[in-house]
Amino acid sequence: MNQQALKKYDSGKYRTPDGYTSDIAVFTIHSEKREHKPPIVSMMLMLIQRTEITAEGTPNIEGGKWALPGGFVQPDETALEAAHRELLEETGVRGIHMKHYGVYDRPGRDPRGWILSNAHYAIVPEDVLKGRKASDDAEDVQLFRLEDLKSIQLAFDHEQLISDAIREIRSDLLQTTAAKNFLPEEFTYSELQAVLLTVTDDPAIKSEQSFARKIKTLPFIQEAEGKTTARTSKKPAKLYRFVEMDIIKPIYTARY
Amino acid sequence: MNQQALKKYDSGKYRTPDGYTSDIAVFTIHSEKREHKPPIVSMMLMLIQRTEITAEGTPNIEGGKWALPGGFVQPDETALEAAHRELLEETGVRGIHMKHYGVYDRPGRDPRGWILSNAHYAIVPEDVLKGRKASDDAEDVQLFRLEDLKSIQLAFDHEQLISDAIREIRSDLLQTTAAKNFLPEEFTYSELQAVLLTVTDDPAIKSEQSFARKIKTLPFIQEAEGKTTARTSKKPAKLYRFVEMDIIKPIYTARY
DNA sequence: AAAATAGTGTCTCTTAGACACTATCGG
DNA sequence: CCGATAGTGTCTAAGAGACACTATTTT
Repeated sequence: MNQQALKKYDSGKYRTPDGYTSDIAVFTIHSEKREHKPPIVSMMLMLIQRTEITAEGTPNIEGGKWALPGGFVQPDETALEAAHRELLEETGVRGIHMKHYGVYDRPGRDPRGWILSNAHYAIVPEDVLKGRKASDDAEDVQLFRLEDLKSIQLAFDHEQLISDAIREIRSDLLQTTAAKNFLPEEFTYSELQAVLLTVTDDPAIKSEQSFARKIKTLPFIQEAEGKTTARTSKKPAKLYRFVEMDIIKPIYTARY
Repeated sequence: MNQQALKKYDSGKYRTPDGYTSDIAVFTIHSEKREHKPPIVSMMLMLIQRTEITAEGTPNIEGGKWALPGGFVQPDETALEAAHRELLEETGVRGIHMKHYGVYDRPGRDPRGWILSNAHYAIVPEDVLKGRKASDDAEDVQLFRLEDLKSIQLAFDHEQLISDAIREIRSDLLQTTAAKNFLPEEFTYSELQAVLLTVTDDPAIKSEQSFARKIKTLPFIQEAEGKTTARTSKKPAKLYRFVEMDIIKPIYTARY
């Protein structure tokens, strides 16, 4: 009976979109080491510069402008799968944290027609971006400090996508255990603290001593018993791990 | 130059989706009054039952099963706008809280083809659903208590959409000021408490005295000076209002 | 010894949350 | 005056966050 219904379904009854795409905001944390000073830690976003000319030799849409990497979703995959595939194609990176954060479908957002975009953000440790390469459609691939994004020309509505991505990652870093994706499996309290300080200046997180104490009481962080590292200081430091759990901290019970 | 690029763009280069739809999980809170006892307050979800036969007299896809209201997005609107329009068409409700929470695009999720769905949830006060009516495609419209959803036949992948919606609204009620959409402009602490208790059993929220005290210290809630109501009890109770602001409460600084 | 990060001792102030109590009003 | 909801008084234990201090290692 569903079979009959199926035959009768007329897909021409409604206009259909001209394209279904996935875009990806790839974030990484860059740590700039300095002699005799603490490193400068900042969050960076990867962008690609669109070529002026396509592979076929014709002028490219929004050529020369910077954009989030992305591309068309294929009928046999989800937008999230497409995002993973495209990130792999664009940068050679696989198996990293990826999260959908928005749909962009405002009529007229893309001059090529009715084109829908699913926006994702990805978090990659800094070193995996070392081996990145420009692809066919990209003139150049580059990391930008978030503060520097204001001064560059962005394609389509990517200014909007990027500002939404930044808001989303900020909130996720502070309200979920997403920070683990910026860190090695086992990390010191100061490494976690450095990640969080890229998105907040909360005094409780800023104070070394408070944070060193607090980390031991958090139910979603576990001490790696007996293990230490000296990679962040001369004195060996304890290592911690994230424990998988989801956390809802009601705003109605917290302190202000 | 972008003009030339535009002409050259071949939209047939990629396969395009067969449909772009919006679905809406409409939640309301039902308060069942009882003689000499506190009311039973529970969260309800509105579903429609799909007709067995379409308007054209042919068997309907997934006929007889229950589903979220929704429909096709038109090229001149966003999915969010479509969700508002469809809710208005289905139920006569307008201007209410609506939030996108997910994209459903798994290949094969809809037997009619490559059909994408944007899922939204909406929050409506109970009384506006009074005037609801079944539309062309719907046999019946009904509110279900969340616990009762397990026992009914759901169309397409709506079981997934619904369980995601419940998780999303639960988290939003506790971590944002979304609860205001279930309440009148000005409300008593016990009314807010009743809403929150539909999604949590946190002792700090459950205890009347704790909650009555806590509400006065929350920066996003303001006392309506001098105003009281007797609608919830014999003794007149103070009224409160939500103040617009966005709140990020880091999990790293909270108490456990 | 100096420099740098890791981490603890201890104090003060605030808050959570429990328990007992009072307040207001309708029936 | 009973019952129901609203709201306060008061206590205790726990935590936040600040400051001063100690610990471990490299140069």
